[in-house]
Order: sequence, then structure tokens, then C-alpha cells
Amino acid sequence: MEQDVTKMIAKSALNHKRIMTKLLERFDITYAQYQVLKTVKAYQPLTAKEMLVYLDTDKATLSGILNRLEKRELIIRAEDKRDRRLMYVQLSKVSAEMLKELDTLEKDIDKMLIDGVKNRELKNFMNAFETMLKNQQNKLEELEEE
Amino acid sequence: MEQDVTKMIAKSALNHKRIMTKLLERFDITYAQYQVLKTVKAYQPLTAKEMLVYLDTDKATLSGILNRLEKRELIIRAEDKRDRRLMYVQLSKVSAEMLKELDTLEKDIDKMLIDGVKNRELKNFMNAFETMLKNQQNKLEELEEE
DNA sequence: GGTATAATGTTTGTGTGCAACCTAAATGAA
DNA sequence: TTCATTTAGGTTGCACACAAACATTATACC
Repeated sequence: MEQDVTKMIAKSALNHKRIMTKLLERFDITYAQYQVLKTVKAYQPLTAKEMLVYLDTDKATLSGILNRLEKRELIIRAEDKRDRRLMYVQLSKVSAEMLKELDTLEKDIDKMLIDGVKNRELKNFMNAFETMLKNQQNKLEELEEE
Repeated sequence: MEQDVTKMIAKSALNHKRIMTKLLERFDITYAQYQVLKTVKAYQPLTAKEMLVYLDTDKATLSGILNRLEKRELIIRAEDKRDRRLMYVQLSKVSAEMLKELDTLEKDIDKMLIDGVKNRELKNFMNAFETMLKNQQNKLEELEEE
């Protein structure tokens, strides 16, 4: 039964990624690129380092994604004159428009997910999930310290 | 609130992958390789096509993983004499031993996950999750048909 | 000021994930 | 038998995940 929980989580994460990827096809961007663009929209202008806080990914990965987004003119990079290590990122006009549309689409997907789940059930679900997430965090911290 | 569910799912799937990756470091195999080995153990000898049913991955991905596992002598590939397209896969002695140990480790992780969640809560959790998984499957099917 | 150290970001290498294409072998219809 | 079609599987190309090494620039300490 415990293994089932693990499998369900993995399966639904994969499902969600596949659904979003399908929706994003028409905009010709990947799921990872979409997540980056959303973060830029929410906090722009911001540096790569700041993005890492929100994105739960690696700086090397992010660097590549930003390169591709810049090449396609979906983001604009500008360096800080005070600290020349910093690169401030913001949306282009094209991507800003794109994201408006995508915001609606994604909200629909999020609602679809919990369709048929009663409010009280959902509360319980999230409570249990919080506990599990904490368990995982603890285990991860334990593993980090060797 | 709906977005939170989506985020929780993504986060916990990532957490689990990271925990397992950490545990597998000492055996010098990746999480994907471990999943393949587990499948081989459960159904060996079996063909690549059969594995795909259990693994929810792509044949191109699987092909690469099998190559690396074979190179490291963790699996053995043998062709069928009746149908020379088929490659039957089984564990080597080394990986069979390795998997015994890993089985225990993984079970502990699965138990750790639900620590502090009452039995009734867990039942509800899984019920709600089943509903969500079905919602996703429906959406995916809807998207496949264009 | 000069030098060690830290911070920001990029590059490189390996392993997935996945679509699209390719090969060889089996199958089936004419 | 012959030839088109299907099937199992491998290969290629691109994007991401992530560790490790690297380059540049700031900062701290003397």
C-alpha cells in the first residue's frame, strides 16, 4: 500500500507534465521553459540566482533554458552596471502576451485535476500530503548531512 | 488552492527521486536504472517490449539504459532463436544481490513517507488521488484525439 | 592598495525523456 | 512464392537534470 502512494505521486506528476507539454506544443515552448517564463513574469526584473529560489532546479539547467529563450526573443537579458556578474531578466512583448493566454489554460488544468473531489476530502488530502512532504524533507536533510 | 495540489505533487515526486538517487549513489546506479532492474527482477526473462508495459517510459530511453546496464554487466541480453527480433533480458549475479539489499532500503523509504498519517487519512488520501489520476487520464485521452 | 575568498553565472560531460527516423525480421494477403 | 505491412528494437537529435570544473567580478581582510 505504501508503494502505491509513491507510484501514484510519480504517475500524476508525469501525467501533469505530459498534459502541459501537449498544451504548450501550440506555443512551441517546453514545460521547463514555461515554468521559467512564469517565474520571470511574477518577479521581473530578476536575476538567475533569484529564479533558482522559486524554481527548484539547477543553475546549469537554468542557464541553458535562458539561452534558448533569449535566442527566440522570449526574454530580454540586461546586465547590471553596478555588479557586472548579474544579469537581469524580463519578458519580451511576445512572451508577455503568450503568458496571458497560458495562464487561463493552466488554471483550467488545475481545476480539472480536482474535479469530483469534495472540498472536505481535498482538505484532508492536502493535510496528509503536507505531512508526507515534511517526512521527505526530513529524510533529505538527514541524507545531506551524510 | 488547486495550484497548490499540482505543486505538491510535483514537489513530492522530485523529493522521492532525490532521496532514491542519494541512496543509489553507493551502488553507483541511477534511479531510472534501478527501476529497470526492478522490473527485470520481477518478470525475468522478458523482452524490452514487455518492460515498456510496466515502466511507463519510451523505448528509446529504455534502449540506452539497457546498453549501459549491459556494459556494466548488471543485465544479460540473449536473443530468441525462434524470433530473432526479440532480446530476452535477465539479471546478472551481481545485480541480483544488489537488488536484495535495495529492496529493503526502498521499503523503508515508502514507509517513511506515510509516517504520521493515520490509516483512515491514508485511505481518503488514496481515494482522492484515484479520482485525480482518472481526471488526468481522461484529459490525456482527450488531448491525444487532437 | 593587494591578495585571498566568496558570489554569480557559464561550460562540459553523462544520463535521461521523447519524437522521428531507420533496420531487420516476422506476418499476411494476393 | 512474392511483396506490402507490421513488429521489435535501435539510432539520432534536441531539451533537460545535475555534478563538477571554470571564468569573472565583488568583497573582506591585512
